[in-house]
Amino acid sequence: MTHPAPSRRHTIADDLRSQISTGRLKAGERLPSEAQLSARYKVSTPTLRNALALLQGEGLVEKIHGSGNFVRHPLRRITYADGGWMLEAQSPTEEALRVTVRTANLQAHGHLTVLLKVSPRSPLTEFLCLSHEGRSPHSLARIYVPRDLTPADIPERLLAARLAVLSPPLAEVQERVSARLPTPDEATALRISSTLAVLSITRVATDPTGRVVEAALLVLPADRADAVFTTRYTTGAMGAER
Amino acid sequence: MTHPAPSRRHTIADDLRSQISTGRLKAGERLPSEAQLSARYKVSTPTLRNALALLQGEGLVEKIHGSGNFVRHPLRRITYADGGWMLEAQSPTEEALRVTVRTANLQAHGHLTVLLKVSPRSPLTEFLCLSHEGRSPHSLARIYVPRDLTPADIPERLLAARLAVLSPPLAEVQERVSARLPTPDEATALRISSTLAVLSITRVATDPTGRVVEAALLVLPADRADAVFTTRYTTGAMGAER
DNA sequence: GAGTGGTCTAGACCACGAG
DNA sequence: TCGTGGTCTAGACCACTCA
Repeated sequence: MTHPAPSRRHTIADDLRSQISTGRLKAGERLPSEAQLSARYKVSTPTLRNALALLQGEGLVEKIHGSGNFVRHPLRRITYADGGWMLEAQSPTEEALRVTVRTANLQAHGHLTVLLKVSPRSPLTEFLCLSHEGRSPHSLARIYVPRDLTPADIPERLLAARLAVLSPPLAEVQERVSARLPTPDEATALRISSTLAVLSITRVATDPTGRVVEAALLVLPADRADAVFTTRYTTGAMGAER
Repeated sequence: MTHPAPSRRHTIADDLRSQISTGRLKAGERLPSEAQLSARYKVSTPTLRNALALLQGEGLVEKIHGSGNFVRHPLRRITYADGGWMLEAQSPTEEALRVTVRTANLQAHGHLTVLLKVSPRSPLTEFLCLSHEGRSPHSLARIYVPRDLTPADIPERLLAARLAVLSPPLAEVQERVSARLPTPDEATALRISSTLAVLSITRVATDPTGRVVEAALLVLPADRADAVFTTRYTTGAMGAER
């Protein structure tokens, strides 16, 4: 056992964590101020803040500058599956996903030219989608479509059920998943700490002619998100469909 | 622009980052000690360490306790695709993936009973795989198979080419991807900081009778890993294969 | 044992949020 | 304005690595 050292911050984090899980601290409740906590645990401010940082990383606590540390509401996990969202164990009081879409026209550049396999400066439409579940931000999506494929109006329920199911039949969808720290913009948009990782999904859809009809850059807070991919093998031994 | 504040640690991190990207600091090279750096930048130790923490999070710097901070070798990205590993842009001096496998017998409990859909205490075989690329740890896998399905000897190249392709034809493979902080054990095994997120992939394979024949828990350092999933739509409009 | 990073202290001062 | 968190300082002491 290489237990590196039950450092003080871990001891404190463990204590607070158990207070949260046993309900002594309830969801939405404000913790005592950092000054009070550091007094109670007899540690210095930085140490106490490190303890809280651990809990933030686990998604148990949300810091709000100027007003305090709060116990987060039990996180309904987001599941990204097969191109759409699912909310886990939908509660009876199912809160709708509000989606804000901002549309913009721009020209392909940099990364986008590669993803969409278009030449630089070719016209694209960007859909910038921010979805909320109740009050809390939920996910962020930037969807790029070649201008000439852009329907006159799809917006609104782009994310609601399933992402941008576009006109031409699709031949292939590739999803690349990685984890990284959010950019400052993403962190503020999703209201997460910039030290909490995000799941980043890059989704590229190709039509039967090989043309890329859509590239979507999705960002989900790591503490709330899963992505699920299912492969079914239909034909005989080992005949993979993907 | 909501530039929160070009705090000192960011200024320092920016400076070091540019020294790395311009080659003034070369891969593998040791940085000056933290004491020297904090003197050079005229900041206190914690501040300097915070700056280094940023670079660690970006995978640019590796700390080794007791010996220093090192510029990481340009990270060959690991791609997990369709149940196997791929190394990106294999260099001519392709370093083999060494895989260490440790086999153990145990009884199902907790999470495993759910994943494998077996009853508690039913016998399982565990393969604990740690793969290295050259000297540096690369990925960690825990693979669980019902005892009666365990081949007498598969080990060794379990991960090498493709994960555990087992005897019975598979009907379905489900992969659940999420990001989280590593457990202390994982952090030391992968030699990453415990503040650097990992991609966690849970892979469940089912045979045509609906029996779960394998559950694999994979852990990959987020700064080096991607997971790619491709869906091909073979039949007419929208007929998804997954 | 010399040198390195790891953790912590006990403050100071600034920036934000709400009344 | 006042209380909150955000950042930083200038040390101290411990733990690890390597010669």
